[in-house]
Amino acid sequence: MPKKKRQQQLLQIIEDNPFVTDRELTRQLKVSIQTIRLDRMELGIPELRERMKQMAEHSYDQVRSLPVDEVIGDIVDLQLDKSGISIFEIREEHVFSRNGIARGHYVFAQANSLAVAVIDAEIALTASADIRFVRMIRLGEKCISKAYVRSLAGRRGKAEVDVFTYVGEEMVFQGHFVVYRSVSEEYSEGVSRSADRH
Amino acid sequence: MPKKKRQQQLLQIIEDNPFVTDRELTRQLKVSIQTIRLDRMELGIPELRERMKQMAEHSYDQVRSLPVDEVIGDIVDLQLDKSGISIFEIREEHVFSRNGIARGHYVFAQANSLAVAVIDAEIALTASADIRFVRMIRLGEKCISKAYVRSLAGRRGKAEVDVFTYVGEEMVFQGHFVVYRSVSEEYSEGVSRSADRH
DNA sequence: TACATATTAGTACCAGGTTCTAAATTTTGA
DNA sequence: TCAAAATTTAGAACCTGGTACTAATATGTA
Repeated sequence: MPKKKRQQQLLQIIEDNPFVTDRELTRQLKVSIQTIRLDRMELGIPELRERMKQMAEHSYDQVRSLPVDEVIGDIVDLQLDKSGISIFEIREEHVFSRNGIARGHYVFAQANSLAVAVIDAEIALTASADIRFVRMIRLGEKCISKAYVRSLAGRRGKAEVDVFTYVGEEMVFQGHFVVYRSVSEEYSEGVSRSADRH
Repeated sequence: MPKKKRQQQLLQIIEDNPFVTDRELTRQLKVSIQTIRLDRMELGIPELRERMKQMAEHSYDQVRSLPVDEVIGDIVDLQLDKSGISIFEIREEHVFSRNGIARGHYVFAQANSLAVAVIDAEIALTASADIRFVRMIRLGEKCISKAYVRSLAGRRGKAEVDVFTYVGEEMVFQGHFVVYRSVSEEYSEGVSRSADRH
């Protein structure tokens, strides 16, 4: 078997089982352990322990950053009860591996998070939404959402927010959200239960 | 410092930094490395490498189950172009840690996934949706979504699907979805681009 | 004081490597 | 066809972050 092909196989084996030792690789590829190690060197694949360490650190980072993740997208501009802008880049974890197209609920989540953030209230909850996926969004595209508060019914009650999401000049998503604003006391009662807290 | 207190501290240190070595622990706790190791023994804390391995395996399991996760919820019944039922249990990772209430986009995703799955077509894409969060959903609740196909415009074009999500007898979410059904050729053209692939 | 508990020290050993030198084998180019 | 180059294999020394075990030395405490 040529060197290139072996290295491709090695890459594949490690990809679908990163917990494999060099010793196990020698058995699968029928070459010496030194060859395995030279191959790993050339391919820039770290040793088993380093791979596990990186995975552990990665997952630890994710766990740590989860609370931050409660709002999808970075809010870069916010004028309470008026408008807001958030940026969200479509990464690997947001797309279908099959075709690299963004999962709808991430696009929805960015808009939803922004619609709620823009409302100046102790508690804001999405009550309903009317949304449209104008075109599909691909891996790596940077989504810029702009929210505009259209109406406010007093200090409590319904607020209406329109959100438009763009990739460059192109609009890719639009949504009309009805958001309840309330103070904590109302929280366990009728009205504010009809909602989705953010 | 008494032994018990030291062991409590050791537990704490490792909890908020699982990547600490025994050597680093000796510096922080001012005892010999043997004492650290005896303490770890008594507390049942594995060595650094074992801790990292466990974290890596845990996160890998999660990554592995991601493709399955492309459809949110388990589809338990499906009559193509007619109706479908899916079950989705709200777990830790689906709620806001702050208050244990399900994030809206998971609830949306279950309904969306089902609405698309119920359509008998090579490619089905959500074009738009009109949704309502009837009441908030809490950690541990089991969401049962029922989808009904309301109209079908020929073998291609729009289909309308209504989805109702229940927790027990209570309706918690409802949505009206417009889904495009198409074959691959149309995929890169006008109509089918206005959508969100599932 | 004697006994128990806790702590420290030290040695041998392990997995799963890296790093380095060197030999053997295979491939390739002229 | 034959030598140079590339590839593969072998082996020894060393590394980290430990475990396992024995033994000596505090430190209480009854």
